Amino acid sequence: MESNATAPASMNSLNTACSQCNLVELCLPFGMSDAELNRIDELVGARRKVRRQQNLYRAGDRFEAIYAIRAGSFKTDVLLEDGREQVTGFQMTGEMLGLDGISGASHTCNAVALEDSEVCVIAYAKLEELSREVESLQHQFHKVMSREIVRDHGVMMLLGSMRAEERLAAFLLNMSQRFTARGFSAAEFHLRMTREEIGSYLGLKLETVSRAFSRFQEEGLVGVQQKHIRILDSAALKKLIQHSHVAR
Amino acid sequence: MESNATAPASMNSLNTACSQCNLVELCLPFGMSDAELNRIDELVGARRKVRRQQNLYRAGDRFEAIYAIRAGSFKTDVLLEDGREQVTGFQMTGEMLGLDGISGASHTCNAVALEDSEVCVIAYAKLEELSREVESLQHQFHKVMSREIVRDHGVMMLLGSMRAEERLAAFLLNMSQRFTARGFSAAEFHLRMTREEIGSYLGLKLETVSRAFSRFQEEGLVGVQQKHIRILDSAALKKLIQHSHVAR
DNA sequence: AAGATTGGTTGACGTGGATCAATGGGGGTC
DNA sequence: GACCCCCATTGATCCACGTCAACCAATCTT
Repeated sequence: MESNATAPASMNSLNTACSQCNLVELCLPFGMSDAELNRIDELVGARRKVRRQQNLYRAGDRFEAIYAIRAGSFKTDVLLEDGREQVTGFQMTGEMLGLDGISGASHTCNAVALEDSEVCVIAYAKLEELSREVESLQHQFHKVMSREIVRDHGVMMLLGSMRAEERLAAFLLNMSQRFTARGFSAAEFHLRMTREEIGSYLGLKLETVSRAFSRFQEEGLVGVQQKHIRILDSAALKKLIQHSHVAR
Repeated sequence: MESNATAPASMNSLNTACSQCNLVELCLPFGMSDAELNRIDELVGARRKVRRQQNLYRAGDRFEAIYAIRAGSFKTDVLLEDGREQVTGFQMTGEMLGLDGISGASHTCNAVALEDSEVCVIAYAKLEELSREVESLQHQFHKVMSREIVRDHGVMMLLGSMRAEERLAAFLLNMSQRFTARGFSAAEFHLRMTREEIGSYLGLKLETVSRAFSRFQEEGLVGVQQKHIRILDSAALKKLIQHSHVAR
């Protein structure tokens, strides 16, 4: 499975260079000089493969590193004592995982791979050290954290004041936009998560998610075939979110 | 209104020294040497008073500074085009505002004072500069951002998988805990926000919030008199959150 | 390829919280 | 101190979504 057997260690460390990675502009968007990029190559100590359904980390695990997704996708969730799960986010290539851990000594949520995946391991101590020296890295890192806060506010808006179909529409448009940013089709994509996980994320039961999908299909807004989605009328989906008749 | 008229400028800048502020351990918790604290005094350029109902900043305002609350309290909210409001948080003394702005050029939410309040203005450029030099400040700042992310996940849990009474119980316990951290009574406090604002935060209508309060009162869990709250049985409130019969 | 397991769809019905509406109480203003 | 406006409470009714349940499709297992 791995090509490591044939590759010497030095080869491997060359592979982990951010400056050589085709995800740089997702991971560390714009504004880094070549000199800065070279410094940053020290950041990623190793890569780590995580198989589908396995945890990258769990709530309670000692916090030591954050992770950049190199391939694949993940969900993060928090669990209540009585077993209730809340999915707090879905992450795809180029996105960061583990920021929750910085606040304390350990992680506060679980990160689970939705498919066989690979992450870049960024030792947190190293990141703080380097970002004291490389201004653009510091700035970039702050932006990443802040963007996560803004994203969370959007989810609160979803959960707190939107109806089931609006939530699903917002979710689909968000996924579409993120696939686009990665060079995939905006109109056609494959969801890696189950209806139940979507439901948990959107604060709905899986049956409600399924029914909303069916209604969208009936109305010609999307084509749905299991996890394969085609956006047929994104304008209508956008409208759905904005002009809600309900004044909640 | 202001005592500025009688105080020379130097007096004023002395007042803004973090090292002299009795909120240091809330704002910049533990682990700073005196030398570090002295460097940090440069951080707060000015103070700003904000009257009840007035905005500290609005969504779309150019982002330049973050704010530490010196006195009073705030809410932050995001608005949808159709007028729907989602309160994303309530902030009290020692807590930070404006972190959402770092991700872009402008703020993404509104911050409104719930009572006459005062904030310390922290120029963001200055903060980045100083935190490159003062390691403990850098670390502290990262923790503050991460803590906000963790808090947001808690709110998602609330909104996504708890029932009305559980949400209110969680809200009350959270308020109680934060009042305690500020040296106030854990059992008796005054809410600065309306039922409608609580409802928006919790994803409920104001009537539902009011009814939940009444039910708690009937059952002897809390004493409610308008905005004045007495926690009578915090153990029961905690139980309510954990052992929910509903397996959502 | 048969069987088992997991995930998705659909229907019938129940309910928690929204909506609509009326009344009451505090706190601010003049 | 009288008025007003905002806020809170409470009741009656409605409905969006949850619950329970049956069935089907896809994928995995051997």
